[in-house]
Amino acid sequence: MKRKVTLKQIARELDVSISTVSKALSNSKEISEDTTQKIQAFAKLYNYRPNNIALSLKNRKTKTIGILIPEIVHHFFSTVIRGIELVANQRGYNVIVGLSNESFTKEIINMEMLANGSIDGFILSISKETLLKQDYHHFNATISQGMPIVMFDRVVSEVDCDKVIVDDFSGSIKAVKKLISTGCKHIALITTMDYVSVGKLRTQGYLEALQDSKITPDANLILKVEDALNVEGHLDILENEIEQFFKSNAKIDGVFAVNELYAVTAMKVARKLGLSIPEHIQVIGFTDGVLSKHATPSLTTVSQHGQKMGEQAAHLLIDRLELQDDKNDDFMLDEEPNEQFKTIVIETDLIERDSTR
Amino acid sequence: MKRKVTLKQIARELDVSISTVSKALSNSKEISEDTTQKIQAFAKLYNYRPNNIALSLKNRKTKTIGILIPEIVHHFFSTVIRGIELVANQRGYNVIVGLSNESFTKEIINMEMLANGSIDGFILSISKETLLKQDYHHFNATISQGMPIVMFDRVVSEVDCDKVIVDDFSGSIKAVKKLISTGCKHIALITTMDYVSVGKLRTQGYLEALQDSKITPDANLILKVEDALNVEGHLDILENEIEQFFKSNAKIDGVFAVNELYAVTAMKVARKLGLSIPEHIQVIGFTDGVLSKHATPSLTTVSQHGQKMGEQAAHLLIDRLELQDDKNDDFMLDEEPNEQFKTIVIETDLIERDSTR
DNA sequence: TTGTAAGCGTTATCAC
DNA sequence: GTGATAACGCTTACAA
Repeated sequence: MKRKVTLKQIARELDVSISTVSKALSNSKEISEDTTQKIQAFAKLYNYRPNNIALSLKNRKTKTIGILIPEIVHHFFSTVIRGIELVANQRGYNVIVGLSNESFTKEIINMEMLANGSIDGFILSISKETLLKQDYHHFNATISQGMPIVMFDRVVSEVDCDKVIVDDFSGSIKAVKKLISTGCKHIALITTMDYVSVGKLRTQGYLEALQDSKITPDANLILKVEDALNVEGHLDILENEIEQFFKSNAKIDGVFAVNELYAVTAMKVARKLGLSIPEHIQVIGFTDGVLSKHATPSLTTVSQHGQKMGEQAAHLLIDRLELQDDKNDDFMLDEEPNEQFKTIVIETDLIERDSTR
Repeated sequence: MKRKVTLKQIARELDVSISTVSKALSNSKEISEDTTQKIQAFAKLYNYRPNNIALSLKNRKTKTIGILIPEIVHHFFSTVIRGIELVANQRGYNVIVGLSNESFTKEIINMEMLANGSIDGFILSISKETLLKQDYHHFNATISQGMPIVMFDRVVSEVDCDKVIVDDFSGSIKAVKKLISTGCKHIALITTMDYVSVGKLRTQGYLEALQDSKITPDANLILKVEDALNVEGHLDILENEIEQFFKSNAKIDGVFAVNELYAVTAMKVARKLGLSIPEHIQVIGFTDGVLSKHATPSLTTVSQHGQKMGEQAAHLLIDRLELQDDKNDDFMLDEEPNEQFKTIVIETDLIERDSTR
């Protein structure tokens, strides 16, 4: 087992100074052709690679991005990570992942763990508990320490930073209008509680689309599901809730669900009740994941383009990081005049499959 | 924007030496009650946190684990990550993620990027291309540099390290025996090409189960799919292949597929051909993911317990890392006598749902 | 009880 | 051309 070789060792071995080695390896023209050759050969032979940690300490930057998401076993989030990782690597960055598991406390712990030098900036999506508490001090604290944050999907206006969001509002409008145009008269909405920002926006889109088409929204046609994904048997609960909902609203002929799972479950329940899709009921979901593609019938969905969101978020963050560098090279005003934070909106697409006509 | 405060700054501010501050903060009894109080109060006020990078450099360990997987948008792998992250955090470690995207080159690049000081050890699953090339020098090189590796799921005997695998062989036996016991006479196998180790093992399990029950395997009943997941339209190709397969083997009354996707697709094709499940054909898949749970009918599967695999892998790696520490404290033999590498086998469970009788 | 100094692996500045 | 030195932030013998 040969330990990693360092400049020091090379220097000792070749009987030159550490700085000579360092310079030779970076092809400095200060060093003679001869020694450079010798040193580079030796370094290659022993497979020398500069130690990242030492570089990070020296440069006060780690070239790594911290990702903090509520959950990883989730098609959308893993898609976003893929996007982030892709451009991060392209631009010479690594990616370190923390999971909040939808918990406020774990979110804070994770942020503190990473903010102490391990990373240069965050890309994150807020946990549900945090959204519910509406306590965002940890984000603002991190930012005011000079660590940039880019938020995606679950964002919040109380924090001033770059953001990447999906156009939930108009995505929902597209979906509902599709249902209307194919003849649905009584369109139900299956959504989450309001504190999840995206749920709220998708609900608003639903309402807007109805009103646009002169259809009066009916509160009975809206089912707000209290999601408790971690609870054992939540699936059965969801199924029962939707079944009751369908039974007490026999006229429903279209369903717009704010996520895949709700949509697929709605189809399952409908089938159980002897209603066929798309003949009796048409269904559209939000989020284009594995379920949508492979459900029976395959599900028409609003695609969120998670990978693209991740890519954009990574570019946003890295751009800001490298911009910071430039500023430090020049003179550094203590008062930042007016920081311009961007919000990128990713357009959604309606992917038509077999659950609609 | 207040920059992160360092020991140096505290020292200057309080007019003591850096080491006094360091000791006071670690509650060393060398320092007087008084100064300790003063320093701790100040540190708290300015929210001092030691810089991870500096610590890493000093301790020559980063307390972070590198995960290297072929793909993240994949239920099984994200489940494993969740397990790793869980115990890593419990034991004070962070997790950095690299994606090989099933590519040999990206696997190597990623390993080199991380092995230069950024992490203390790897947990990884081998990319398909690497498996195909059978070139494992990068793993062995990393290990011989003193960086431990734990492999999971896609492992290989050519590399000497800790491993966590699923009992593919007996999992498959369970599945096929279930089919036999519920009356299937002509059980088909849908599998991958042999170079993917798990595909091979699952195939062997299938054969074993048949022979155990005195059924002569029929080569015509085995479909080896060349997976090209990245190719546009691979789904249609898969569907066609399976359709042809079914058409030319009309007597098939049971299907064992080595993954979810193949199983679900088989069900889809069967339905298309007017065969009902489980009446005409029973289906069992491997890997218990989202698809299995929500398919119609819901799919009977062999559960891989990805999260558990992740947890075990993390324990294995961290145990070894901390064991290394102890050895360094004592005297250090250059010749490790006979390193004992463990292979943990995770048992599978057959989860019975509606695609079998 | 407190401070000095070395060291972790690098790079950059400045002398020689 | 080459080398000594300081610095990044921290811990820890060892002095004082």
